[in-house]
Amino acid sequence: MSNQRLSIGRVAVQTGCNIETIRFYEKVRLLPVAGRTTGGHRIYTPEMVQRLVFIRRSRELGFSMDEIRQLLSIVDGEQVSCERVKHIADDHLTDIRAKIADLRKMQRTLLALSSQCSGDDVPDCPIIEVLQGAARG
Amino acid sequence: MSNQRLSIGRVAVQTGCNIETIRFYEKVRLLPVAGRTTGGHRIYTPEMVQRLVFIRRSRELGFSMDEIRQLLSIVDGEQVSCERVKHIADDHLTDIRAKIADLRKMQRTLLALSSQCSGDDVPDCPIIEVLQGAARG
DNA sequence: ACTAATACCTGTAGTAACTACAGGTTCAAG
DNA sequence: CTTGAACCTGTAGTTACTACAGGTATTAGT
Repeated sequence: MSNQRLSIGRVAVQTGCNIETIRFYEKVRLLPVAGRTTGGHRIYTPEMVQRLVFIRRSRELGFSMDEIRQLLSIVDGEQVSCERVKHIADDHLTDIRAKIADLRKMQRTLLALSSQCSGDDVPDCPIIEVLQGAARG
Repeated sequence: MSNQRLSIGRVAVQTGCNIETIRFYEKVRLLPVAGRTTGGHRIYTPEMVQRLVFIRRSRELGFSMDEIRQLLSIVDGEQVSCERVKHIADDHLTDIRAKIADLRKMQRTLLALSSQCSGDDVPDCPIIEVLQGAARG
């Protein structure tokens, strides 16, 4: 099945990545260097496309390029270690939880401030006052 | 009260910003160009320190530099418009909500995957399978 | 007054994960 | 065989900083 040869443009459409991103992933070695036509255009096999899908899905789950590199090295290895994969995923979940907590804290503070703010075109604004150093609410 | 003159190092300690960040804010015009000693060292007035605190608090609430610039221009204007401030804050709240929603979606998916993953040192890993394109579970 | 340590200066480059060109070449269709 | 779309490389821009390198100013102590 590997004899299908796709141009970068078709791969971009198939995967939903854009062309620059595909070239970028090659440059930073998330993707192997693609084959070429005699004229120098990249050609992709279905395996490459699958690898790109893997990268894209991982990004959608918020994995960093570095984490993806680790996941790919596991996939590329002799055998997949569920243990190591789970470890990366669980670390990432911890990060996500921390980010959500930070955002919720911001959200609570801002909601409190915004609710105190009349929104009229008046000079005194509780939001500004807090930012300028008044006691926290 | 403006005759206190602080070095950048003292300002950094007082505000919890680091020195490079303070210089960076000057460079990108969030802070006005600071006064100088004859030797060229920056000197800060309490007003400058307050402005820096404003910036730092805004950053802690997740406002972008661009949003902070808008907030500062309101503060610097003839009169503070509560309406405009509330608008910026409410837009920012919308962003925060969207980010939280994205993160929660990632979290749900990853939790589902991770719970299916034994974590043993076995070759088959449901996380990898999903990333590689298997049907979602 | 002199010295040494510390603080400060400018300017550049690096981070993450792309995106957006500019200026040129190749491919595919008619 | 021509034209237009697709592709190529390489560089610079984005956000919000941080981390130097290599040099100068200030301050504390004697």
